[in-house]
Amino acid sequence: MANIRDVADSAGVSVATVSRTLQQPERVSPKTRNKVMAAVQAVGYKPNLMAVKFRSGKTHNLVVLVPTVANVFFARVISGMQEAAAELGYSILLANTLGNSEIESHYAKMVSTSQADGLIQLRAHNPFDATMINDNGLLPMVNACEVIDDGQYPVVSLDNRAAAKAMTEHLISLGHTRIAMIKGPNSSPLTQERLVGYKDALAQANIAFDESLLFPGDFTLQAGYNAGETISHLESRPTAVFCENDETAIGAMQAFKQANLHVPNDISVAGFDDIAFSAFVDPPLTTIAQPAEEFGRTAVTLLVDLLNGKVRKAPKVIMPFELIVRESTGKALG
Amino acid sequence: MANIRDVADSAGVSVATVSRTLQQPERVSPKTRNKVMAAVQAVGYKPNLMAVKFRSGKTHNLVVLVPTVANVFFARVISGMQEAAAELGYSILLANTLGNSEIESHYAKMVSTSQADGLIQLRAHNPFDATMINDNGLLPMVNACEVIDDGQYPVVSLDNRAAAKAMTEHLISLGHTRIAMIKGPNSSPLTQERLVGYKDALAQANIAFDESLLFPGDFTLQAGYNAGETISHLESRPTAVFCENDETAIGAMQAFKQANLHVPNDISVAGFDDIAFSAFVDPPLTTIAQPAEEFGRTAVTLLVDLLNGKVRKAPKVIMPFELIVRESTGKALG
DNA sequence: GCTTAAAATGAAAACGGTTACATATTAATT
DNA sequence: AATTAATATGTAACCGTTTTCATTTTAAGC
Repeated sequence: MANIRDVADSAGVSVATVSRTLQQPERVSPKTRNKVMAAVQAVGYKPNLMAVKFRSGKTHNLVVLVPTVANVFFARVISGMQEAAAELGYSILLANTLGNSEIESHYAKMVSTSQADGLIQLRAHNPFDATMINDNGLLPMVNACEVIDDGQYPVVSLDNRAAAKAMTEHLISLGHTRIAMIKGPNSSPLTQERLVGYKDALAQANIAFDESLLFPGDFTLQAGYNAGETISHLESRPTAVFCENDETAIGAMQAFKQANLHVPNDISVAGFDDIAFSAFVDPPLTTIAQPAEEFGRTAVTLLVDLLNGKVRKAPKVIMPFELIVRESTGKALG
Repeated sequence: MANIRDVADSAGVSVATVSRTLQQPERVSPKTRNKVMAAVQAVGYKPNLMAVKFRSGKTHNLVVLVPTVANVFFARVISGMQEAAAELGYSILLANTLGNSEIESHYAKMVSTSQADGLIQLRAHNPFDATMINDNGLLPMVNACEVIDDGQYPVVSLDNRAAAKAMTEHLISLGHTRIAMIKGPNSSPLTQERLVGYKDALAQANIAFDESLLFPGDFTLQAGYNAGETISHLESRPTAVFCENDETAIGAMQAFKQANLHVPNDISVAGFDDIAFSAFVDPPLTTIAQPAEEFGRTAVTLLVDLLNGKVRKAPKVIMPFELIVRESTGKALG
């Protein structure tokens, strides 16, 4: 494999000149620039980027920790990240952690071991153990989507409370008063925030909060189905169900159908995230849309600013949401 | 940031001894081993892996090119890869290419620029341009799932032809003779192979192949919906539709429902991949299951063997499939 | 206890670039 | 044409490891 010295010899210049030609072409005369470029071609030179990154101390790699890439919402966030990263000259190293803390720390350590410059988390766990903390006691990290906001790190998040409130208000405006909620995992801050928003809307409409209308879930289709089955057989059935994500809602709808309940006539169903499937289920799902790609772009931009010292205090960016009304929610007929 | 020299000084040994203690502990006496370990703790040493990888020439990184991580099938493949990679001491660098050839080559170049040891493709494009080819004219690469089998590279794939034949036979056994097919993108080898399998089954049953029953698609929900709409309004409607993936099938089913066609009474629908959603749509989808995680594990194992020179000729691994019969396919009533 | 082989350690040269600094070349100014 | 400033290039140190080779220490054999 040809190295920079081979190029220098072939071009009849010093290695420094070759390096400069490649890194800062304007600092080299057009004549030698051409000579060097020709030599690069001639010897088939490809820089050893491992050496470059090692020497320069900048890897231009960003680690992204995502609980599961199979989540369609996350996939959109990742696309946005990749777009922004490419523009800024960074590569994304995507870690599909599956909630496995071994995988998480394996990838997170890439920062403390100089393999990546910074880290973005699309999850709520925190903080990392000491082995991955920088000298200054902090990690160059941005938290996105799921946020434990301890004020230490920049965050980009949705106003989950307001969004959940908006959805609940929508259901209330349709005449529903018994509104069930199928939750996400309790460990998720999202779940807590959305629950508060749900309660906000109830309180505002003077509807008493009923603990028995809360059902556990974990963001999967199966969990939605299970909760839906339970709800179907309730003696005093709610007339609407607000699910904390679309997968859960789709699972629940399936359970309702199998119990011969019509959505939305017998029961309204609302989701959260607006994944692609939601427009193609029967009936199409009412949900909350989040600007997923923009989440990703913003997180990357924030992290790069942080790395360049262009950020004073850990900023907090709140992304907008949108209520998408489709056909899974309708007037309360009970 | 403490480096290996700091550790050496603190332990009162040479840097060589520190390096050996960390890399091959058995080559160092227990006494000094303890001294060194203590020093590592004392100074808070974390090896600069960029330097390690640069010097050793082995990155232990594997690049994985995936068209879109949002595809649930790919997500499962990736999980399997990560599992196998972790066991073998490798990291996966996941590239969500979105079919964008700039992103593709950006990540593929990580191999020729010494940032990764090898490459796995979950797509069909090939070959890469000369700038990323090794000295020996080949790239340390494994093709998985979608395969252009030119015999140069190891492949791990499904017998798509046999699987498509099996599904078509299933439909024929239910009495269907007018079976439509909603295809994937023509550029995909998968599509060609599955089409052949479909024709195989028709020929075997002495059913004439009818070109007009082929509908274009691109593996998305929307494409399935569009094709489904077209099919709904056909004067001479087929009684069954075989879709080349589950997303397409789910999109098509939605179109059928909106046209007041009952699945499977009016029209049977079959998919391919067995994604999680398929069990939770109405009706649950008949499909072909692939051992996705095993795909990933196999691809990684194959690549690592290749890197270690443990592989003679480019091997070809065919994974098994399974026909999953659910409720979206039924007897032909036409 | 002496010789010899084996094991442990250290000194220093890589690995392939970047970059500070010194020097040579060219252009600008008078 | 001489002086000075600006630009272009070269020399060599350096980044943090690994690894070869030489040297020292320990263990083994008699």
